[in-house]
Amino acid sequence: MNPPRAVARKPPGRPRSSESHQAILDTTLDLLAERGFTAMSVEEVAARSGTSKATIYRRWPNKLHLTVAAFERTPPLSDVDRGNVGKDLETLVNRFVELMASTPLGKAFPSLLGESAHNPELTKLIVPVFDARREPIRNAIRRGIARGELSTGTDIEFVLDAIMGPVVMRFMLSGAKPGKSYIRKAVAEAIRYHQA
Amino acid sequence: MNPPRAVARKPPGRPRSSESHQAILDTTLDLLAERGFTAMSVEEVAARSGTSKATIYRRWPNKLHLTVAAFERTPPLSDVDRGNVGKDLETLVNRFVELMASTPLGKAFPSLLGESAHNPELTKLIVPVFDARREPIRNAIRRGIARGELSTGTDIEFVLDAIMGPVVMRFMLSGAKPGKSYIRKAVAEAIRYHQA
Amino acid sequence: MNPPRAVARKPPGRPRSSESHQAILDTTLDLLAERGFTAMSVEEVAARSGTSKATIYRRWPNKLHLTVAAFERTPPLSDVDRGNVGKDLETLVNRFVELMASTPLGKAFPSLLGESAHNPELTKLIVPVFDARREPIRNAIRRGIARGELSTGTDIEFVLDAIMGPVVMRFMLSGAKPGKSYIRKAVAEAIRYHQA
Amino acid sequence: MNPPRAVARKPPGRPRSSESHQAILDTTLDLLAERGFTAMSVEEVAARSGTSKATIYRRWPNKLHLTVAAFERTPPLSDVDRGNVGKDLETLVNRFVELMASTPLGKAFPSLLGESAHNPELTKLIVPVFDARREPIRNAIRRGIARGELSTGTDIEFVLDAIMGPVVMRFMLSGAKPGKSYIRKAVAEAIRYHQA
DNA sequence: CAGTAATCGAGACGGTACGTCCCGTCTTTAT
DNA sequence: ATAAAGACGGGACGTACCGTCTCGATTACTG
Repeated sequence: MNPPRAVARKPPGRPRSSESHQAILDTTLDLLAERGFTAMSVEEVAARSGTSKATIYRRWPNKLHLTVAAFERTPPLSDVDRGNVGKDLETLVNRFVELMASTPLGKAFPSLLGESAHNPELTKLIVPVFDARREPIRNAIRRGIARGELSTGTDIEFVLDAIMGPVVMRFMLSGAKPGKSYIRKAVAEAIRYHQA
Repeated sequence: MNPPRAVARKPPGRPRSSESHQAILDTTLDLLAERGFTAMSVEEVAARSGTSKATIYRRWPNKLHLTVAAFERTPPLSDVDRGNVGKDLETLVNRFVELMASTPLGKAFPSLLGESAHNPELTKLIVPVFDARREPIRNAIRRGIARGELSTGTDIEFVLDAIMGPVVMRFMLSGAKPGKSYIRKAVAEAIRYHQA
Repeated sequence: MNPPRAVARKPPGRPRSSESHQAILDTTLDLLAERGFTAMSVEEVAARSGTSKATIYRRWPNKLHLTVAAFERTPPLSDVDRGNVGKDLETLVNRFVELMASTPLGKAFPSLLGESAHNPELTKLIVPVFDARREPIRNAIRRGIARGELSTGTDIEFVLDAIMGPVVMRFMLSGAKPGKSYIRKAVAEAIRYHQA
Repeated sequence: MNPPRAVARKPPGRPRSSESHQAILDTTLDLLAERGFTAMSVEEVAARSGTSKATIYRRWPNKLHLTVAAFERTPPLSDVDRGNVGKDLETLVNRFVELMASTPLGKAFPSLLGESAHNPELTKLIVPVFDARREPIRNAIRRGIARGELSTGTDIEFVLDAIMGPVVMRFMLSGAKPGKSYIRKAVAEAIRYHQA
């Protein structure tokens, strides 16, 4: 009749402050966008968030992990389903681009990607985070197949790359968000061949 | 009575050593690939190239410019023309990917791209360098149009993005070079719609 | 109708653990001797004594007071009276030196003295503690005067300094205990002039 | 006809700045006296001396060595020879005490002595420095023997201890300089037994 | 014998200094 | 004038403690 023994009991000691936690991550994301990974300093994160270096380093082993954790908090895309693959994808990609341009994500992502080229550990951390952000687009493609708009044999990952590759590349190289017509074209091109 | 003014007069004093120049850039590229922009230090470049910091800073104003200068030395693609757009593009992209994987370019490029997100000055420096490396691909598309393999209205830049976007993105996210079949698919997809 | 006011009423709540108290002070003295005041950490005292920082700071306001409290627990000299000033003093000083060499006192004392040079508060705390440890020597001198071995006008404090000064100084500078012959000489010299 | 090859040629590179060197040591000694070893910070030394932490740590491996180096710069006693051991010693000890009280030496010395109790390496560094400061007193004793004021068999080191022990001990325990009459007594007592 | 209250251990908190490393500049002698 | 060598001021890194605080759990006494 005892309640099922919880898998993880509350650990002893003073619990970590979630206010500090939030403040640190928010500040990190802001500074990351403002200055980039290299120019951002953990010292400034501590000062600006009203916490301390000790509190930061208790949670994350170094600047890189802190940055990834902050990056994870960037808002995700929500699913869009208006019954038409093309329209849905276009809307999603526009929103994604908007997100990149208007939140720290746009500047933080290239910074992290650059670091990850020499740091397999970081790659492992960052890829799932980025991948999760593309999930709603993947879903839209899946629904397109389910509805019969796209052929059954459609390679979902490839279509995803065909849409996101050009868009992200252009964003990263120019620093500016690709226009709506560019996005429309990218989506159209990517799905045209697979349309039933 | 003076000799006719030369277009470029030889400056007085000891001339700059071109051996040092080469050694510095080679070492920079190696270290950039080994460690990435952030972890690479100018001090180590000087030590490993057998030169000195003063010699480096006399030539380039800072670490960033040094890095870009080194990056510029990565070998370019040479044109490929076997009379078939698809084959040519496939060959070129395979060579490009091979270059990324086997030279420092593959690791240096994401590093620089990451820095450039917060540094417009770097963006201006790096974009033409990267763009030049895609020129042979652009040429192949142009020849395809000239030969009538692709329609006259083909948007060259867009086709370029459609091919390179997925390939580069995949390379940067995974760190591994995309397979030949992936490249074949990417090229096929990018040009299919424009084929006459 | 209240019960007669007790001199010290027992306070409510859980009483302080005297085991912890002892363990903390013992550990402090050990660590003080092992590492010195600066290198010793309250955190380690807590860990090694099986208590916690809160328990320590509830009893002593800071590291300095804790240290002094621990220092106070060093064993005192006991009086020696065999009827001969010279013999008594020699015995006492030998025991004192033995105490310095074999207990944490020898290493803790210089540490505290060093801190006290810049901390008048600590000086006030530490001087009586050290002074108390010299009391049996003072007593032996007093008895010498009472017995007529030393002249009536003997300046007790000065004789004390004349014996202890060289011995302690030598101990502190060398880190090793002065030999028995050195001590014999110091005692002889200090009292010779005052002998009746 | 070449000049004899110097044992140590001038090393390559920019020579270390002696201005910085001086400024660092002066500032260290000031801060050491003001705050003591523990409370003094290398960061503040750098700031106040107008130099940088790097410049300090290039010269000394850590705070302790820096402190000892600063300590070495305390002014030495100069010899005093007016033809009378007693008078000479009295003058010297008075000057020594004056030096302790009016320069950082008085507060720096206990601090270092305290640290050295747990640090044999520091002991080795500090003992010769302190010993050198007692050399003029040793000289005065030697001259007293030479002049026949003190007996030939006088143990110089012991007389030195008998004078300095009480004086230094009293200074360190009280923090105040011993009075002139105390010094006169200490000197008289120390040499009386050895007077010819 | 339940309620109250101060203790306990654990460990997080903001803060400060440590010693290290690198940046971009400067100063020296040698070519 | 350039080269190698290496010191310079500046500033961030990640670590270690200080003295304070906040938890849940314990241990007495009080009503």
